[in-house]
Amino acid sequence: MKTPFYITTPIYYVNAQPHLGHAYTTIIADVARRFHEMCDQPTFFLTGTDEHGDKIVRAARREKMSPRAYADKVSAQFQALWPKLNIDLSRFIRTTDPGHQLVVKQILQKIYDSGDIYFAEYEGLYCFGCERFYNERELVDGLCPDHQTAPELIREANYFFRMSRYQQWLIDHITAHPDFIRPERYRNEVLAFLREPLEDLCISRPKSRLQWGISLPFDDRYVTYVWFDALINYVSALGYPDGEDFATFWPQVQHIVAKDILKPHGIYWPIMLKAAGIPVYQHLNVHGYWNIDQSKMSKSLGNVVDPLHLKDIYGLDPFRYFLLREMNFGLDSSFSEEQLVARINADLANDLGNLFSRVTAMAHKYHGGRIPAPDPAVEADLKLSLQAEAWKTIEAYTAAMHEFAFHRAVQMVWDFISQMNKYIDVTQPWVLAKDKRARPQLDAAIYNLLEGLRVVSGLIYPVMPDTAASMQRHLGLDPAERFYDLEGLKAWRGLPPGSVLPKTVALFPRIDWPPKPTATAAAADTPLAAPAFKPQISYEDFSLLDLRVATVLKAEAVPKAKKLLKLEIDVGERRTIVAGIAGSYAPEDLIGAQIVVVANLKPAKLMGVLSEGMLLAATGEEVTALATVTRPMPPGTPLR
RNA sequence: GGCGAUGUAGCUCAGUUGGUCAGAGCAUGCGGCUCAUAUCCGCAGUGUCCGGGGUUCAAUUCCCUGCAUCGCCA
Repeated sequence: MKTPFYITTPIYYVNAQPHLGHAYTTIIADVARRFHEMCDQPTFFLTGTDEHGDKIVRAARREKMSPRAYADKVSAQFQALWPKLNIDLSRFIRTTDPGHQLVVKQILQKIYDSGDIYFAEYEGLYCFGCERFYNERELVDGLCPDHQTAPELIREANYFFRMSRYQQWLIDHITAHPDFIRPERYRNEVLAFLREPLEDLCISRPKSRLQWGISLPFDDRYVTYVWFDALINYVSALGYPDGEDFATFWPQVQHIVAKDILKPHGIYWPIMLKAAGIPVYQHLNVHGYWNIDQSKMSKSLGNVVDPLHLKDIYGLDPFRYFLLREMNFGLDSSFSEEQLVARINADLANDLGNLFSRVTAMAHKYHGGRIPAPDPAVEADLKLSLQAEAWKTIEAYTAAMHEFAFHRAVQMVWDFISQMNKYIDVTQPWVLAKDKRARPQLDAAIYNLLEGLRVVSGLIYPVMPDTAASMQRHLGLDPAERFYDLEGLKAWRGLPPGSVLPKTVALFPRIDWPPKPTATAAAADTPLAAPAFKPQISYEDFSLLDLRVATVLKAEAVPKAKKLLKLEIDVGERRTIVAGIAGSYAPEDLIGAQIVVVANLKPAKLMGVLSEGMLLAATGEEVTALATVTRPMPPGTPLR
């Protein structure tokens, strides 16, 4: 059996909804898994959710839910997303799974027994509002920055993991295995960090402060905190210590993380494994961040532009292609709709899609829709074979994929696509088709192009599985036949001459950019009914508005008017304004409220009452909500 | 505040150990083809390789420093 391949994403913390970053990490894991499937290796692909901790307790409280119910809700959102991104998981783990909790306890006990966990007391400045310790630098004038209260000096005892004992071992391991952490920049970062003495890691919280966690097996008064709970999912998911999957897939494991959690995965986790007597992982693959360029996103989806929604507009495969092609693995990249469309048009529609279209169209036109049989002698004499180029492409692609250099792997495929476009230009099949004596040349040219497309269809499978299958069908093959198998792709002349090609298709339609308003509104198919955005204005335009905080002094209904209230306000001076908010606010509820008004709007009479300004409010279908400020401000304070 | 990373053509970025390394794609301009989703092919540019020092016969590439951006930690 070939070497197994086990790939993980971090388990995502359920204090936030899934976003582009989560999607990217999980998509590249899916791509890596599919690639190793091409290599005929057994694969296991794990992702999941991290659900314990005080942040979850607080988020749950805000939504008036139990931590469990809250975690269930957000975890379900993650689980629901992956199939929509064509992500093919082996297992979705949750840190609240009983099996996981058991393994966490087993490993904690094992390390405790071997003496690498100890109990210690310390004191620090604690804010009861935030439920956390602060150090003096974080305080503002000695006060908690959130609560403006003085933190209290309290003593607390906790359990600590003796990481320092393994510092030198880790340095040696990283030095001996140069690609243990990759790309290299992150390896260097970890080594730089390890030049300083490693502090022991606090791994518990007393239950007086936090109950939403896994109890320590050796002290029931505590729960374990963050890293022992979270990182252990990578082994618990396989059924450590005796599970069959653990025996098969560990330690053939590669982790994928974003750069923000380099330290826990590059330092804590290998040391935890070492201390627990478990072999360490093969590679830690670290990627960068997506910076979202709001200015280059169309506003067709309303005011919130969620990159994940773009897959519904432009298609999942193009979306996956863009993420893989655009980000240089390890570095930050920028994301915008404009760039996405540019990639789709240039790479997918013009290069690949048009190549596929022109080749299959010629096969129909010149060969009646049947795959021609090339004469090997003619092929060799006139150097018409694309086999060498295909072979080089597969080699370079494979090497890049093994290194997690996805952008380079994809580029290799597109280099080959470009070679095929040139090949058509040079061989000029439309000229050959006019000359009966050139028939063998034409057969060889079209066959080689079709065969090249077969290779391309296999190579794009990890990134664009649906498109790959579609190309296969249109080459007259059955996608169910593991067409992406790497050995099969290397074997030239995989297409049987004489077989029938289905009607040709346009794989990727070109996209108009910027979008035509009517077209996008229909395509967006979005429940958000926010009105279209107004044209851009300059800051100077904006500064013409005189927006002020005002306090409501008196409020009463305007006689005979259903919606109008007459307000006496203080905007630094006393004024009267009229507002159409009677449907949503009772006059008595507004007394003392702070609102935002346009103070330099030309006065107007409404139902006979002079209004000297206008208040700001969000006007919905049913209700209206007043704009206000989040803390009391003196009346007349300008807004900008 | 400490540690680290990044800063190269209008845009997005390649540049493995210092000496044809000043590049690619997109965008722009011009030319060619017609099989193809007005697609493809060819040609043409533009750059204080972030600023300032230093090492060297020679630095985008090494060292120091400043600025900007990002991440981690505090």
